[in-house]
Amino acid sequence: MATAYNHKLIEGKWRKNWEANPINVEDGKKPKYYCLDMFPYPSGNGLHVGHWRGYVISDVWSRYKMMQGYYLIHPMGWDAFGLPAENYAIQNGVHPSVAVERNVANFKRQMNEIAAIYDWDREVNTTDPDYYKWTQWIFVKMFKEGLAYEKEMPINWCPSCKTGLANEEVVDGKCERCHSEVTKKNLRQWMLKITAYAERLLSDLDKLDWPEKVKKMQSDWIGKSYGAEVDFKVDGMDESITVYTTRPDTLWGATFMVLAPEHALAAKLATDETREAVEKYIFDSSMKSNVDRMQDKEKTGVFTGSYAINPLNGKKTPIWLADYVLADYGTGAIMCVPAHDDRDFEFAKKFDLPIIQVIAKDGVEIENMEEAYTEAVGTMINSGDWNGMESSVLKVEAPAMIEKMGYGKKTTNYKLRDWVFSRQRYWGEPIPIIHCPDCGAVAVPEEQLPVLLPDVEKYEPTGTGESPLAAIDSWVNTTCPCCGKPAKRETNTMPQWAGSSWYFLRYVDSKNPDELVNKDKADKYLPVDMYIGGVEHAVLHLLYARFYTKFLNDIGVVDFDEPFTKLFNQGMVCGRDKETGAATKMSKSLGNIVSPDDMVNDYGCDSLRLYELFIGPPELDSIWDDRGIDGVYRFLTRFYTMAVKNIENPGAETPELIKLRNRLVYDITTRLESFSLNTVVSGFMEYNNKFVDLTKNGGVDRETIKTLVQLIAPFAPHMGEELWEMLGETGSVFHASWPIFDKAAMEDDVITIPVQINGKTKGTIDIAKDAAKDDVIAKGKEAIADKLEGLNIIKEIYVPGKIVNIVAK
RNA sequence: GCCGAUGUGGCGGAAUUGGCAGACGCACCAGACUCAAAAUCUGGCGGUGGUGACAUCGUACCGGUUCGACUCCGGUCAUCGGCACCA
Repeated sequence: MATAYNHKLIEGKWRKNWEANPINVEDGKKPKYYCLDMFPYPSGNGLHVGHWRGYVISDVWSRYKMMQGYYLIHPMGWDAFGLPAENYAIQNGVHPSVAVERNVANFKRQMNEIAAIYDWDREVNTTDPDYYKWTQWIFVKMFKEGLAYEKEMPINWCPSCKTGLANEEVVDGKCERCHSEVTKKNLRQWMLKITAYAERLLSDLDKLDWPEKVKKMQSDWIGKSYGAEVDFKVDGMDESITVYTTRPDTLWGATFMVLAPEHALAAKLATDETREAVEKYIFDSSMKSNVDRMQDKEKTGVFTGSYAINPLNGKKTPIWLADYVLADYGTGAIMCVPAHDDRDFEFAKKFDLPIIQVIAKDGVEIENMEEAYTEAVGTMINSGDWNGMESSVLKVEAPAMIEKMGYGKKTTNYKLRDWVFSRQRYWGEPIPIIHCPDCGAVAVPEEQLPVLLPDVEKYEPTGTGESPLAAIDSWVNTTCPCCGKPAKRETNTMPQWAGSSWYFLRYVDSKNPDELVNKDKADKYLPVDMYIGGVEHAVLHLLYARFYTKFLNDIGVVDFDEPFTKLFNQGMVCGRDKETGAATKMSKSLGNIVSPDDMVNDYGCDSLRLYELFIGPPELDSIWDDRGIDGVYRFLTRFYTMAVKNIENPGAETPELIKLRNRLVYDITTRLESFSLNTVVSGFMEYNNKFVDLTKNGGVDRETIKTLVQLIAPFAPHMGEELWEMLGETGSVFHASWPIFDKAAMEDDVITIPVQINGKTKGTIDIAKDAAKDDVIAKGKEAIADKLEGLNIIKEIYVPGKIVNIVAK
């Protein structure tokens, strides 16, 4: 006799069963499917319902793929280096690994509640020396290829905490922790030459099945532009200044030039009269943080006293310094065309510099210009030989023309900068470099990796801008691998992004002591077919991972150059602000974090899984509402009761049921394929209502129930297995193949269509699906005859199988 | 400022991509069962008018295309996200 749905009993039973008989096993014949979750930072707060959402989505997809006959790679691991564990260590004096270990245990416990098919044999942890050995190995390879280099450069510096800060740690120009004003400090940094891959990172976006939004963010970040470098001679000096411009068509309109204060010639251009002001400006700029520089919208600048000569017309133009010109983009110098550039216009207005229009908008020169005309559309004027040309054409042709004239060259530029790769922190991978007074920076030999992160007494930054590692003499002092003389270890550590830039490779061979990944395994299991995670990593992590993969491809470690074939970004689950009721990110400080633990206990894993999907379209943000889960719980209860009744007492397989079954498979499959997971759940509910009705009127046949159980299994796996067993089927439901549908079997012979007058529905008619147009229209008119009375029929429309519309007055 | 997304009942959201707007669910209301409550089941549930089968308005706003528009086009507003002096 059927018992009521008891989620605890059913879920407990199948959890044990899966443990004893794993369902995802490789048989050497099945093709692989690699479905990856972005691995989490194991924070002390544990998982909340927002994390669950992404993991449920990926598990549903994984189980679906499994039922389609794939061997699954569906691993999980820990991105465990990072500041929270370090700060915890500073406050409590315990090693960060202690907090990590505890948090990982809690995460694992919570993840087991999801019932996702994670293969824990593949587990990785970025803080494990066996793992970061290879993070360091990649760095050594990059160093040897010239892609990792040292550079003295200004970074954000907090004078109170006496430490360097990452950009993310600077909020409104102030230190996130102590709120003092952040300045700049020159520090030696390790850099990765990601710019060497700019073009490939940009053009290969085309071959990715990723959300357009993410591709656009990456392409904007890389920021390729086309233009020309133009050489201007400095009047009366044996120097020339090269500027970069994307608008060489406006070259005749250049009325001044501006250099970044950091430009190599900046001080040299000063005359006796201007020297004091110029030096002061350069000094002041150096004291300003990047943040201040970006926030000061009001333009500042100083005239150097020197002039540059426009190569096209020989005109002398004054050279200024201004911090709105960036030193590290293009050549650090620009030609200024105030008539056709907003910033130059503003600068010219402020310092009373001449404005010459060279593009006539609609063929007419603008009188009393109040803002720059920035579009490259119009006829060239005041431009010598170029007069009369179309700006849009000239813009494209000018770079080559200028190059031909010998005044410069055609070129492209990228906004992408090299990656500042060193951190003055403890809890990260030591950079495997040894500094020798004679040999310079030398890589630690590969056979000596990993360079272990040593224990320290204090985790705090030292105050000199060095990491706490610098205080351990016994660790720092070593010998040069090249010449054997005394040398010192690099004490900077890597950023958190290092370990996460390649972890997806390690999963397929996570315990290999000799190689980053075995070549055969890489060929067999990689790349990742589906990558699921939040959109917050759209640029940084995903760009770094692509860069690493391309590099590892270049040195022959892997055979592919893009790591993630398909990407899906799930929306964030928001909580409500307790006072305003507005949707906000779930956070500890707002006290609106919803933990899944109680929900699993009260409603069960299957209910929570369904609710996570039902809450809204998976790609959009949604607001968590505890009450809604009652609805899916009621559905599962009704579904279970309905299924059990029909298993015990099946109905006959009627034509109606065959039709319904085929439609069910069609609806669920197409919705699942298009990732419309919220409508999959509502679809199950809708069909279930029909089946509940049918159960009271003759019952549902066994084949239909069986199909239903297979379909629901990826979503509610415990329920799926339980009913599968009740059906008397052997083995796991996940080894049964995904049901298929027959489109012909779905169609009705008689269909109901609306009849409209002037586009407004006035009634419906039942017609044969292949009925002739005239018959349908006649029948339609008959059905609404009373409403057509007194009207003149102008036109009669029948869209086969869809609608009848009578146009009448 | 630039780029992108979104805007549908009290709420979360559907709409086969131009064809019956509001599926499915939450909340709410009424009824059944119960001594009673919970659970469960049945029915109702966009606004306005009418006792009523019905009429009429309605998908942020204004306009357009179409026999027909939540859907397409032009413009406006609001909310959210990304970039932000990249020459």
